[in-house]
Amino acid sequence: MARPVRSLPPVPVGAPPPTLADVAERAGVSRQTVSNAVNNPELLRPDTLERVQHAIDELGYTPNRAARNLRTRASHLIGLRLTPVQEGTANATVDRFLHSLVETSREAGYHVLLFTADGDQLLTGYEELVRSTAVDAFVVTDTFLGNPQAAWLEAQHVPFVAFGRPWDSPEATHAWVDVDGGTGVALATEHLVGRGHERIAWIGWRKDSRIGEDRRSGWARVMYRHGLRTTGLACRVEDTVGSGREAAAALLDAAAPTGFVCASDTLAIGVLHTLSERGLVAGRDVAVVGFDDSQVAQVVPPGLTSVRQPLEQVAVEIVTALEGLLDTPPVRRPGVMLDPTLAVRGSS
Amino acid sequence: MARPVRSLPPVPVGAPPPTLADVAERAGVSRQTVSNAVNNPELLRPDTLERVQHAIDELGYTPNRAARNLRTRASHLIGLRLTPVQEGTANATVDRFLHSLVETSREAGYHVLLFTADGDQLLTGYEELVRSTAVDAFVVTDTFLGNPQAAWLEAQHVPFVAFGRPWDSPEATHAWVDVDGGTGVALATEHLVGRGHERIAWIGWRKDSRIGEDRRSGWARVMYRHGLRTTGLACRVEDTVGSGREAAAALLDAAAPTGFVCASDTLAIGVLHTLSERGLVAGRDVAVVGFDDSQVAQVVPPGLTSVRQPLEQVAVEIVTALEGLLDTPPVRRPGVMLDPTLAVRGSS
DNA sequence: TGGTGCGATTGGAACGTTCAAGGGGGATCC
DNA sequence: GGATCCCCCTTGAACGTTCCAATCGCACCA
Repeated sequence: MARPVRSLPPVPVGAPPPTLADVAERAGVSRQTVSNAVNNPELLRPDTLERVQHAIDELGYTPNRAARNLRTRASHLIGLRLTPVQEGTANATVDRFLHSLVETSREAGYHVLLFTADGDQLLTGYEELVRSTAVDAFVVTDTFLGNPQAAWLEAQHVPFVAFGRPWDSPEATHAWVDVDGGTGVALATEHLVGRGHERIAWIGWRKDSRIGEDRRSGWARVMYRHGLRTTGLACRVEDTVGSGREAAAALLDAAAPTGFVCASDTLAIGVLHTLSERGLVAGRDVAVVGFDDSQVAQVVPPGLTSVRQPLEQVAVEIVTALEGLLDTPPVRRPGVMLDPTLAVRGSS
Repeated sequence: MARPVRSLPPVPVGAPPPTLADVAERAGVSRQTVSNAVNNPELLRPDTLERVQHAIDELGYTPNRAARNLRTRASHLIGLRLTPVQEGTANATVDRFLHSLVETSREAGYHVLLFTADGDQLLTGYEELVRSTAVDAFVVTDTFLGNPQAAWLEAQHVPFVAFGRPWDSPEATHAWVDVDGGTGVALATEHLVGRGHERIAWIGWRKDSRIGEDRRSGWARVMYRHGLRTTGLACRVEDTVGSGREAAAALLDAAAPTGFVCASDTLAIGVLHTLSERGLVAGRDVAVVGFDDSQVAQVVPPGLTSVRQPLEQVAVEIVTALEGLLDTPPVRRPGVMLDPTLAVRGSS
């Protein structure tokens, strides 16, 4: 049963808020007993506990975080670096992930602190926060760059969990959670094969993107399994709408694919552009599948089929790993891999 | 000149981080002098300052936030409640605003703390954070509901700045920043008039939405100014893609408008759906303008013209107001109203 | 009756910082 | 030469909590 909403606090305006000592005096016990009532109620005799609880409610007492943080050397905050916004793309994972993370963190007794840091200041930004005990740990999201931060944080013994596996350093031992993009794309490709498509093209990212290559492997695997041709049906470009548009045009001219599987919704939108330019209708003449299930995919006519990452579950796993990390002694968890799903819409 | 990236901290793993006292001893001064070196350098003699700075750099000292917060009764954190995600809409202001806010706050020495709270727990969520000195102030974003929170926070003397004017309580004296939606829509309508359109339809929100009615007034004003008919050209619906689609279909049948101005990108996308269903081409046969300049507007073919809120500037104004509020004595600012711009794309 | 053990509670100290007040020393003035 | 001032720096205390060791009260047992 949830505690009812606390009645109006009896604290007069401007007066200092009540402290442990105030509650202790009112309840006729010591400071420490009040502290125990809040943090380890099972240590108190039931009648004492009730007396203290009563005093707490009467005074409207709330523990002072700063004092608690100072004494316990913890902030109960999780740091998350906000990566720069990219306008003109369809990337929408941040928003959904952020909500899930904040929600899950709250249930674990943590809040999320946002910060920004770029270029030279990148690592300094992390360092400053952890050194000043502003945060207990970090969630690192942009591991696709070859995670220099992850390696550095690990070397500095800064607690963190990565969203994204350590692509370039299989020897890394830090905690991470990731989504199996290859499986997601395989799901998408199977979906198109199931609809009778045989010439299915892949539009992905540059070859040095590990994530891009991983997703591509899902397409290649399924094509191979069904004995379908892949040569001339794949290309790798920048992650922009324009690149997707051009790639689609080139592929249509060269190989006349009837379906496109893309490494991102941004690229898939590019394909839609080309289709509408040529008077082709997505979902009727040509099938298109994107990746990330962004808002764009959800609303663009006729609806873009897209691979959806289980971000809510990712957040749960990340927070679980964080809790383990911050336990004493720390509980190290291996990496966690989750499977995406396919959101089917009109474009296929 | 930016300080160079600090060299590897000399703190051995597991050792407690250096404190003011450590720095003081090394520099041969007192604790307070080190504190002054950090917070009020102008109080020190130049040579002393340099000596202390040197010791700080050598030890890799970073002030402990918890201790500072405890002593100064401030957290240097700004609380922001994350409003629930709405899937299937094109609302994208949160993301852009969040980035701007975090960035601007950082420059002012603040970090942003995210939290969630719903229903019964809504006010309790705010209260708990401020009572426990977890945050110094709040940014309140969802004032469109008739801001019960704003009134409550003001009554509680909790420092906050609202993004959104106090629609229902003109007597409110709290700080706020808002964007003039009516002017934005007027801009959009003028744009269509300038392109020769005469039958311009409005698709807005339900009449009880103050924001919706404000935006609508911009359309009505411009239509009236140019002596254009408005009867039969307006409708009010829910903010969903489906509603926009149906509204557009009904309006096309009844009044054959050649242009649509919408209260949101979500509704405008709905219009695009109807157009493509009827074989009409947006931007050629019918012009469409949305509101919010979301990612969707930016990438959907052929590009959706949209009213763009100056969120970066909003963040700056909000942080400025917050700084004033947290000054001693507090500096109260009146409300600030900003003008949006129009991002013109292929749909018009 | 006095020792033992155990659960419940207490009091002092500490976390690292800043505030408020005080002190040393040189320059200036009478 | 001493009073006065000001600049620069130091000292002790305080912020509100939790850790740690100690104490109290009580039941149990010899």
